[in-house]
Amino acid sequence: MSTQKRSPSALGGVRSTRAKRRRRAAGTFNINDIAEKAGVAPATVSRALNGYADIADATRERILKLAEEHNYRPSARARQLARGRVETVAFVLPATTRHKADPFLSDFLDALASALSAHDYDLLVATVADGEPETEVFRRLVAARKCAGFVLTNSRDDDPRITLLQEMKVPFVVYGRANVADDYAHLDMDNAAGLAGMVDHLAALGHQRFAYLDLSEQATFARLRRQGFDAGIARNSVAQDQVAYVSVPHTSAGGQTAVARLFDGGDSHRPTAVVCPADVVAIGAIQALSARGYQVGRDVSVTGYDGVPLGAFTAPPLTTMSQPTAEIGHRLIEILFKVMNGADPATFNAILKPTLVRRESDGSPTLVGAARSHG
Amino acid sequence: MSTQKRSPSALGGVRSTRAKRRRRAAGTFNINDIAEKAGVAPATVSRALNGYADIADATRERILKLAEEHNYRPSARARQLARGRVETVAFVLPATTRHKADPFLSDFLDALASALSAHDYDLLVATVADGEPETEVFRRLVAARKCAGFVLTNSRDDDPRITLLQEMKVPFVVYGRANVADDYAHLDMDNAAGLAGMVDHLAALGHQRFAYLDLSEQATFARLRRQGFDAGIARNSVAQDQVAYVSVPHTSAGGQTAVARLFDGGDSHRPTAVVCPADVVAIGAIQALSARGYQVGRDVSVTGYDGVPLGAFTAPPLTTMSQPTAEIGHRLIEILFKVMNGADPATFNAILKPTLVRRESDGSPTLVGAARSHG
DNA sequence: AGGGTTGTCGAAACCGCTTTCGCTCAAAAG
DNA sequence: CTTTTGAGCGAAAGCGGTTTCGACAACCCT
Repeated sequence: MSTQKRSPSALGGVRSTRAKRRRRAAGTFNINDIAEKAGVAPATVSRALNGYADIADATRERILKLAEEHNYRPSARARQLARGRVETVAFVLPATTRHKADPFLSDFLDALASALSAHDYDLLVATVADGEPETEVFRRLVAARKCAGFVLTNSRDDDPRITLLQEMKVPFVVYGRANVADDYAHLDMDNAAGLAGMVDHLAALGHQRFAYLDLSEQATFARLRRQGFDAGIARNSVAQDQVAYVSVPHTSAGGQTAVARLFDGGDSHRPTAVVCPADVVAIGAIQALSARGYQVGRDVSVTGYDGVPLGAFTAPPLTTMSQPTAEIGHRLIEILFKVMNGADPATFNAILKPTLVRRESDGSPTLVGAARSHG
Repeated sequence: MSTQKRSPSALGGVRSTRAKRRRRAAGTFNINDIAEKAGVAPATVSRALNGYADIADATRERILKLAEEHNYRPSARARQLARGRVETVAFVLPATTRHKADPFLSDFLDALASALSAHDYDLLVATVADGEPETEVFRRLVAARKCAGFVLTNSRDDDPRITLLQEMKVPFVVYGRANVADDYAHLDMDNAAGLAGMVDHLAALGHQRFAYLDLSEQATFARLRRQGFDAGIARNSVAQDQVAYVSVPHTSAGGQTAVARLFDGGDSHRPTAVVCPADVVAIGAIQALSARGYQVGRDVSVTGYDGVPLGAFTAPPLTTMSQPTAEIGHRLIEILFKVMNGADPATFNAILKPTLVRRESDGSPTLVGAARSHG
């Protein structure tokens, strides 16, 4: 029933006369061609190209020149097969961010790919098919030996990908922390410090009434940012009843509805600073506030987190915490290589501090009450 | 001088007693293991897994079950080597967009990867190293037989990548058109129709005084958009002296400086519609206009092009032409497969029409002159 | 019963490369 | 002048698969 191909013997009497010939790739040279032209054995070409010492200088140069002339490079597939290695690292586009137009991805992938290519490794990008469990992709890639390691982002609490990869004993490195034990290699931004720092900044400006647009997302970073915010509130001695929390989805619309909830009710206790744990949310908040006649940065302060490029071009430009995307990518790969070389993953847990990018969406709250320019 | 490795014989008298043993990957199964467990020859396993008809149903099922149990899949590298194929397509991150935070990339790559995986192909993402000529990357990838084809974006007039790939006879498909002869497979948005359509839209709203922020970029799409704009102006019988052209870089800052040039001079002949051939530029323009007290969408109309996600969250939200990123990705791959299977590249030249996404940055110009709400 | 089919499978060659091992021969040593 | 040595290279065995081809039963038909 499931038989699809017939062995050629059943295809009729096409008995070709040319006996042994096999297919050979057309335009490209292989090691035998080079060897023949150089008048040496293939093994010699291989060793010459790989820098073995037992090749006479004259021979080596002849071979190198020939390879150069014909733009010859050993087939990556054949080489890796022979060496029993797989010089590829995979990045599976997180299913959760699908159709979310991640503006960091381009820089991030650029960084991953360039860091990898410094080691002569390649970057494989895969996706999760609709309806397929995310872990299946990892299973497939590993079983077909398509990669030697993985880079993960968007780690969640109790991330099944982490469990699976540990169980399969495949090297990987995570950007961000999941909630499980710290026994895997990871690199993270100090989300908590970032948000606490933002509160410091706003408190120094004089703010005493805050709103925090808590991400309803089930992600570790969301929890940590919230914790950082709380810590900032505490260490700046802001009264607890001066802080409003609104839970929002991780979208611009989230920022807008939060503003509606916070500012459309009674006038009392409106926050002077709206702290958003994500730029997209902040952008929505700014828009909703502007629409209500507030001049953001003067009447109300709004801050973001992430440093998305377009934050520089909102009106007003967004004050935020930014993360060095390219550096993160490079460091992840460095860590991954150490793990692939046998280092204990649990020893890698670097934390990078984000930096405050002050633009114009924040300011001193002294003018509050002078709001509503028109509308 | 360049000798780095010594052949082990020179390493001293470590003469190991275990004679023939070679390295074998540790945890994973190979076809021989499965064959052994099934009590058949490796060739039988291979044919069973590949759906050949000359395998007894009982045998096939036994093998399939075993493979399933051990999560066995043939090594992609070995298989492709044996078959003489390379089931990988490469996408080289365009050096020109580096650090530009392309928000479309995530959806685009997602589409490419998922379309490819439907054919059991992989997506390889590479970058151009600093200072390296872009074509070198393609040369390398081809020479090392790391991919069977390429997807190109950001095509430029007289694109050297296209010339090179044609010359090397490597299949590829281009998103966008370059200026050279149409003898390669490509897919493009109808940039001209898009901009002409935008002019139609604005003219229908009543606009008669236009500004066009022409992209100073040397890209084909920039030229085509300009042409489309001109065509729209002509077919809507707008007087030529009612149209101002400003050449700007493809950035938000470009939009801002253009507005300064257009609106900071004498009051006469200010445009009622500012047509931008890119959303980023439009966003800069909106910001500059807002800063000058104009209410965009009422006092002045601003339109973009591209459909960047954040355009929905500017203040006001941006009216633009949007392109179906995911569909583009899928169709590119379909075309590429046809080309890889021998179809004539020149026969592929599909054009997709963009669709108008009307938001709030445009409107009827009736209120012009009532501008400057404050400032 | 004998010869021709079929249906199943295994042996072997090969894909393009790496690496071990041992051979050869000239130079150095005795 | 022999022996040792070591530099330089080739033969061959793999890596993990695929595919051709032929072998060998078991079946079918006179």
